[in-house]
Amino acid sequence: MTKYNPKKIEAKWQKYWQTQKTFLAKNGSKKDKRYVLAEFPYPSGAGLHMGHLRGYTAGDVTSRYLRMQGYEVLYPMGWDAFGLPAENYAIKTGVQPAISTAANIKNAKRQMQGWGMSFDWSREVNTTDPEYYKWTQWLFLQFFKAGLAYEATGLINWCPKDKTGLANEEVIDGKCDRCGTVVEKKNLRQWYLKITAYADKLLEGLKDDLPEWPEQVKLQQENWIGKSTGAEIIFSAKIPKQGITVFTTRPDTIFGATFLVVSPELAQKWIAEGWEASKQVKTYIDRALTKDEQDRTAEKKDKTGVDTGLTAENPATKKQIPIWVADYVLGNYGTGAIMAVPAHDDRDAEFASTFKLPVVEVIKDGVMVGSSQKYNGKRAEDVMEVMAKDFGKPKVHYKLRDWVFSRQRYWGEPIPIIHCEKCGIVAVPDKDLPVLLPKVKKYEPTGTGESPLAAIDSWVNVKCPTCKSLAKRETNTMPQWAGSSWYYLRYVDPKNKKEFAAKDALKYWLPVDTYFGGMEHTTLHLLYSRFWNLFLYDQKLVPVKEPYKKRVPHGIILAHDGEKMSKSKGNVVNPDDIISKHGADTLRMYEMFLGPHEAQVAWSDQGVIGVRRFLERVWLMGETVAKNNFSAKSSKNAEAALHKLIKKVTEDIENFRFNTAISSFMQFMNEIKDEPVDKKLMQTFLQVLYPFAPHISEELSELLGNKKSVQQSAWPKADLSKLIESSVEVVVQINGKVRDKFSVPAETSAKDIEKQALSLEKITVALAGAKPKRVIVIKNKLVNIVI
RNA sequence: GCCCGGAUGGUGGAACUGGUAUACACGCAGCACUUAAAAUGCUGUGCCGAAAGGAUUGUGGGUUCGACUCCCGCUCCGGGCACCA
Repeated sequence: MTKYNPKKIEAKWQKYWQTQKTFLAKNGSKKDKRYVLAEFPYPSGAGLHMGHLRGYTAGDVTSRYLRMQGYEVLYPMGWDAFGLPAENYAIKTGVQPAISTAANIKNAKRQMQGWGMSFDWSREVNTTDPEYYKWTQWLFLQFFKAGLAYEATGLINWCPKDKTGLANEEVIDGKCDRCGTVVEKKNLRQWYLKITAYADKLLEGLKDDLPEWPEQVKLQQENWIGKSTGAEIIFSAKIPKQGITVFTTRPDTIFGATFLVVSPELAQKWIAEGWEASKQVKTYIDRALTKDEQDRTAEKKDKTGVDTGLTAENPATKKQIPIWVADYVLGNYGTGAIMAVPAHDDRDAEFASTFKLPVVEVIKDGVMVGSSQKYNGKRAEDVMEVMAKDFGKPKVHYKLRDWVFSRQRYWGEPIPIIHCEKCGIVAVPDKDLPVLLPKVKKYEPTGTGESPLAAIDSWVNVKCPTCKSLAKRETNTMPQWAGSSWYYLRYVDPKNKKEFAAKDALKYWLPVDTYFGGMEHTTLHLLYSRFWNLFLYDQKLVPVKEPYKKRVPHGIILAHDGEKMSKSKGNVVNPDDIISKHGADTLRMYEMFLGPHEAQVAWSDQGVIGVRRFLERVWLMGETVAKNNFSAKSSKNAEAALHKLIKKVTEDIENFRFNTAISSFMQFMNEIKDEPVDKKLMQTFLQVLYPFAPHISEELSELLGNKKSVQQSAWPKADLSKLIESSVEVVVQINGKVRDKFSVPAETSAKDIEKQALSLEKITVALAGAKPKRVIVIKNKLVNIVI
């Protein structure tokens, strides 16, 4: 007998898979396809962590299983390598991002191979490779040509530490998603992608096209898009002459609109247009506009505002009502102005009570009152639409904002645009793509709102592709989300030089069947890539509307103390350490065993041991069976245990319940401990174990005399006839409480079961001669006696 | 504040469409092996109780022959959104 030596056998099989090209996915295969995807990582200097492993193992189990089910399976991997850490590292050390990134990729790839991931490495992509970002730039230009990429100056989120603009989605709790610094507002020229043009399509997709997505994920995207249906209503006024347009979701309350409130931003615009506001008003506006997000949040409880002295006419009551400025009205949502209905809106109520403004009730118990004859007495929800039309026009607004798509940093895809004084904004012609990211000496962000690229004259100054006169390159780069917005498309045809992917390859592989990833990307990457795909679908560049048929999110892995793993807390568990101690099969299985895939779970060093012990026992059994020369046949019990296992594991993989699959393996081992097991049964067991612990399965399968990889074999089918038991245990309850149990042949009639149950000694004693009120018998299961 | 999700032994967690609560694992205790320890194997292990027995799935109610599971109220925890009109 030899010792279970994971280090040795894992290296052996990893090499075998590589040289045998076991996991190569064929384009144009005659088989049915399955496209399994796990979010590709940012290759950081610290290496990959336990969280990465969780998603990749889930994808790996699924992929290996599906291959055995006879599918052509694509399970690819790559690198989302543009981003700030590499650049910040360059600032600190002077090492070029391209160089540190390459080193990090090498390390991450080493880790993944050590985990025994069945990726098709021939399709590896890297977002920082010019051959890749050439197409990121090309796709950007498709947005530009369709009018969906535009340049504008406006107030954007600005991270003062990273010195770059941020998209709305990247601001979490008023802080920068990357570094946690409080975000400021800055007025800057930026590139935007018009994701708002796809707000409705993104919503419709959630409703109609993604039945296999978790409700939670869909809901989160839905809330982020934030559709509100209502009306825009004009209140006529002397100042401003054009009147004031407000957006409301409750046009039915217009008779209760006793004043208007406008945002400081809008009021400032009026001043710019010639309104002579009082000193008090100007001071308030100035103060409000310089407050950062945090101040505004902090002051949320106490409403502030100031009377403009202006009035407007309520189109329903025809009364002149005052106009106030207050920062609880947002400049960037709706029209920047609201009609305040203090009787039916909490915020307006609070404002009205603070400033002693009139309150008029117009709905009582859902019925219209105090409005005009036409509406009074009717139910509010019934007149909503009519009133929207009577006083304004129906209108829809979204919380979703256009995607700020430019970053003032170095390590990203250059935006392929040229600014020409004569021709304006010109796209770089396809033949000049990619616009290569030049090497620079200094990576420091300028902080002025320009990227470090702006300092390289030789790169910035170009000829206009249209008129050939002197022009300048766009110096902003794309955000880190650009490359990942379409990477799943590139995997299907990663080496194509003529197009981002060939049509037939797209048609064969798309959509992604199962997409594993973190919950934290729901309103970032996951939303962005749906947007790109919907757009490309409209452009007839991709064959499917939605890119990901099924989304399987996983929870994060916490440290043993229940805290998030972080360097500063010193509670990080490095997968490399676990591998060198226990091997990949143990680590993989333990990660799957930790708990439900979507749940947050805490790592436990001691828990790993349980899986290691299990694999030691598998090893011992495998070796024993392999070296057993006389041919003992497996017992009936062992056969039954095996087929129960096949059934359970198959169901669990299909439903991503990996944790219960692992426990059923352990249960199986306990059940067959003292049973004779033959080679055939052992081999079938190894096939079922293979997706989870592929190395040990391959090694033992070879010991049993098999020449081919387990991956080549077909997934075993559960023989249900082996599971039928000849006798069953029946539970006897009195008033729902278990009192006794007895055994009967399966399928014994209800009458007989009842008779037997009532004659049990414990039962007759408990009944003490009393007649049962009622007896409920469930065949093959239980008897409940009601007294 | 609003919207989701959750609460089961010392710990991580099982429990199919309502039908034996605590599978599997960790930990712990005892035993075997060992000069000893580790490793391994075996046995036991939710709680109270010596036992018979009793109460028990955050909490209070309800439906039911029967509730971890369904319904209503409350408490706590996690996640998302947050003055979005």
